Amino acid sequence: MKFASSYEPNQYESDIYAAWEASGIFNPKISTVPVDNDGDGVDDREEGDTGAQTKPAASEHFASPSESREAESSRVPDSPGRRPDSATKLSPGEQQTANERGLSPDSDTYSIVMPPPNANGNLHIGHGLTIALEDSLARYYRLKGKSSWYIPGADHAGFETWVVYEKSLEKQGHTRFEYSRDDLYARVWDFVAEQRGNMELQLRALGASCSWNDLTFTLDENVIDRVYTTFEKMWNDGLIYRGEKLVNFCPKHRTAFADIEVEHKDEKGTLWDIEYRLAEKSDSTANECEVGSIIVSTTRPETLFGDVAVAVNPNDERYKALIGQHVHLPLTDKTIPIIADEHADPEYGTGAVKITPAHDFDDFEVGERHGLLRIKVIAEDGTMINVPEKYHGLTTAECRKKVLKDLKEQGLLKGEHKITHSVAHCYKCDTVLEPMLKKQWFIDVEKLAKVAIEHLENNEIKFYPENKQKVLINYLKGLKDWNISRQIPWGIAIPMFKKADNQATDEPDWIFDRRTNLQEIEKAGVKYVRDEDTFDTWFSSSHWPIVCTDWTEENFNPYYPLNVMETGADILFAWVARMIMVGLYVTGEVPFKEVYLHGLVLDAHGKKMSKSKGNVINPMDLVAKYGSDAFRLGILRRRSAGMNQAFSENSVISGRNLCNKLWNISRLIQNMVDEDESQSEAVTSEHFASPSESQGGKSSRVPDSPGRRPDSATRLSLGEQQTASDHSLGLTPIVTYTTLNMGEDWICREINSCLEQVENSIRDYRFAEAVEILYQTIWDKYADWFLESQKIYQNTSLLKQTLETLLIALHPFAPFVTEAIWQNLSWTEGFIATQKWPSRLVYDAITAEQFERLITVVQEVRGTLQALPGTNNAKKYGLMYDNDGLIADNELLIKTLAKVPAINPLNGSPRGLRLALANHELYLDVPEKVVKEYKDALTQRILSVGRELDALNLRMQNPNYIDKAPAHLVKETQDQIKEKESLISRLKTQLSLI
RNA sequence: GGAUCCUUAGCUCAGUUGGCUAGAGCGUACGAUUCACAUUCGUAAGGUCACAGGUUCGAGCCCUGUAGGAUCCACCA
Repeated sequence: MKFASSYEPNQYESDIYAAWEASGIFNPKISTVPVDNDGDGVDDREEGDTGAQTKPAASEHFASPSESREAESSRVPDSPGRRPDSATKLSPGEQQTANERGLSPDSDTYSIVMPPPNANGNLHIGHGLTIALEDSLARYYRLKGKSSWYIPGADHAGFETWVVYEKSLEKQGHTRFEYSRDDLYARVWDFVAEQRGNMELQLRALGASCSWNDLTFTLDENVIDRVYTTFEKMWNDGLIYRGEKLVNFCPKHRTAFADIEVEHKDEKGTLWDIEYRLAEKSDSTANECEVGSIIVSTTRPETLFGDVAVAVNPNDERYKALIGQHVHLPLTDKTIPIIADEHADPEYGTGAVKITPAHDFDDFEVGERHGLLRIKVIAEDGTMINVPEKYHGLTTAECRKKVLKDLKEQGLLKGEHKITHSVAHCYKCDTVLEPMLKKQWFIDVEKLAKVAIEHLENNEIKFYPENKQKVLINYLKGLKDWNISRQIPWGIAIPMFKKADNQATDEPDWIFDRRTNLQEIEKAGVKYVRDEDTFDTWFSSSHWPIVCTDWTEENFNPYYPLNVMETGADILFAWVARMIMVGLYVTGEVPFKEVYLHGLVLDAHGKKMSKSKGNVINPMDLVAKYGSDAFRLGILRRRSAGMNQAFSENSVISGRNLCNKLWNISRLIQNMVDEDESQSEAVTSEHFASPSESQGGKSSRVPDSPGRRPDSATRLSLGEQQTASDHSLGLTPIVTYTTLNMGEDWICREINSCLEQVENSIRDYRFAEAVEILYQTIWDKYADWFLESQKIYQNTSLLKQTLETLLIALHPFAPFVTEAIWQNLSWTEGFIATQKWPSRLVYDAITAEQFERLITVVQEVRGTLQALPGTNNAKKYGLMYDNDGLIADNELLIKTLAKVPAINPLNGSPRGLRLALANHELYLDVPEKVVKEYKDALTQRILSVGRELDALNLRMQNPNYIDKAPAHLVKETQDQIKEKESLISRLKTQLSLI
């Protein structure tokens, strides 16, 4: 037997993934550029070109830097977007053409890009969620017949990787300062190449159906090219400027950050009061302010050497007279002015604040307003400069101690207050960031943000969750200029060159040039030296949809804009905002039509996962333990867009159980099919369903045999556009039913409803709901009722068709187990991954409804039996019915499902316990003694139904309800009242019998 | 200081423009056991939908306020 008694994911997953990958089914079926094979000037894709393959093979991505740089020139002549190795990767027979799959460009494409995981890292739980979400979409739309393109990526992760590399350098006793920038770049490249690969294997283990040949590495030549092109355009458009501004600077990593990368933390600190003595006696007319000094409040006494003024609020009566006077800067021989500025808050500290424009963001702005000097007193290594000899070279911490001590000795330290304030930290090493005056490249974001806001307000991008649209617009409205310079060697070099010193020419100081492989270039006889800095990785990442889809200026690209951008809600600003700005700037179009943001995956108690807490869950451990599908199902359940939500192993276990259930369902059906076939062969020589015919409509070919519905052959699927509701709108059912097989119509109805809900849920990105409805349909409906009923009367053709339908519907979420089953079933063909999304099934609505009633009867029998005193004997009781065709016709079914020993017509007057709920004349053959003991339960029930009835009557007594509520609801209420009334009367009759 | 979100069963969460008796999984209790599955089957208990008002024929859902929690942005000399 092919099916073992339980599903063991480890036995199947890697083989299945390898088979998928080898067959090329994850490649898109429509090319990104027009293909003109026969030279007639017409796009030939519809004529049967293979049309895939737009990128270099994955192995090319990690050519050494020198190789790839040399290769650059030879790459230019290639036609844009189309790589030279196209079509050679595939053997012709394997690839279905666009035409064969009935595709037309653009509307039949589906594109989604992977937020690139760190190339040399491991996947964490967030990646697990990302892949589960994205791959479900990619697979669903593939089944829906779209040319689905899930584009994988790998991130050079500039700063992250750099930190790891620098640590390893330190371990070997080296520092970055021993090497040139280009050396370091090459070294990190090798380091990454060595470490690389894990991440991609893990993506495969998670089942990501991405097109591996199209993997984009963030340092690929086409990425760098595109980034340079954008930068050049921005430079020419005047959007790039070099400015000396304060930036957040990590003294340990010696690099600047963008505002968004800074981590603010509330910390306890000290606010010191320091006396600055007036330089000259104040004018005698201002007697009231006849003070000899002004006391400033500061948390950073060591920066006082950089002070250029003391500011007070212009409305602060205490200091009004001092404005314009000068004070001695303590510990120096300088004097500085007292100025008036709104920045000084009279309520805070002493109301007087020292102004240090080179080391504080607010002070920088005050300095701008008043035209003050910027005196830099802290160097990039975090030591003091431009200070009196005794402080020179000290670290900021040492200097602070010494300054405080000296101030105290001079009697200038007037107070100390403990305060809480927020301090900027490096998000990687936690070092306190130093505001540092640096010359950097900035992007003037105003215009970019404005365009982005316009398109957002025009609702060109749909957000899930919705509110993020507003949040993003709000952010863009207050966006400050973007510092894109980083002092990290591992990244894309900034293509700007500075005129070498001592060259008095009219040439501009800075020029743009792509030749960043050179340290020095010459242009018009002038020497230029390359800027050592690299781009902020978010600047290159903001091109992601453009570079992944191979968008070009020249050709229409059916994959751009992307259908959806799926990523973490935490990088809405850092990434999504920037992709929109850059996308619009480069292509004129928004880069994606929809954005789905997922929240953080928290631990089982709703706490953030962190190494220090030790509550980190590794997705690969769960995959190894329970299987990839179990992990995916588990992480998708009970999760909605944008929310940080808890996750626990339990939900994965639940997913594993579903996989096993489905496996055993398939095992049972395969057994039934095998049995049926061996019987059939005895009766007829016809052999049904040759493999090539088996796709679609295979239910029609099963020969009749005793016990099977004679009409099974007519149960064909409807066309895709027809739904159950069309059916109820007057489509005549093809099938005439017999009550023996009512479960069949019922399950068809339930599956149709399931399909519809899954489709709607995926359309609205309600993944958890899609999984939930599948779970319930497969388990609670298909297995518990339909399959149980099929143990009595089998319709193998319907069993096959319904099983296939459910397998395909679950496939986007649980790709491996569904494929494993598909491969094991005797009658299926091809990969489930490339099947067609199932059509609706035809059923008879009346029969389906009758089966629903049978379920109610069975449930009531079971419930009543359990509630009876002495339950251990309960199974002995039989069931009696009076004058009831439904029960009579389904005796065997009810007997089996309800586990009662016998079902008989009631002879003579009613006796035993009457069942009330199902509105059938049904009696449990219970001795009078037991019935009496049950009396209390019955009384309770009458009371509770009575309460429900009262509530309904109250509603009907309200004339406003009848006037204003929709008619169908009023009628519904009336029907319910009737129903409750009759139920109560039945219950009362029952009670009176006792 | 600004913004956004959350508060529903013991736990974790659903609940789509307001409309049947507010649902699920896990957990709990009780029961089942010849065969597709103990990764099983059946039955049940468990909710003042944070609180207070308002709108409405009707509110978990809409509005106002309060309390508690989370996240982000800005600021904190």
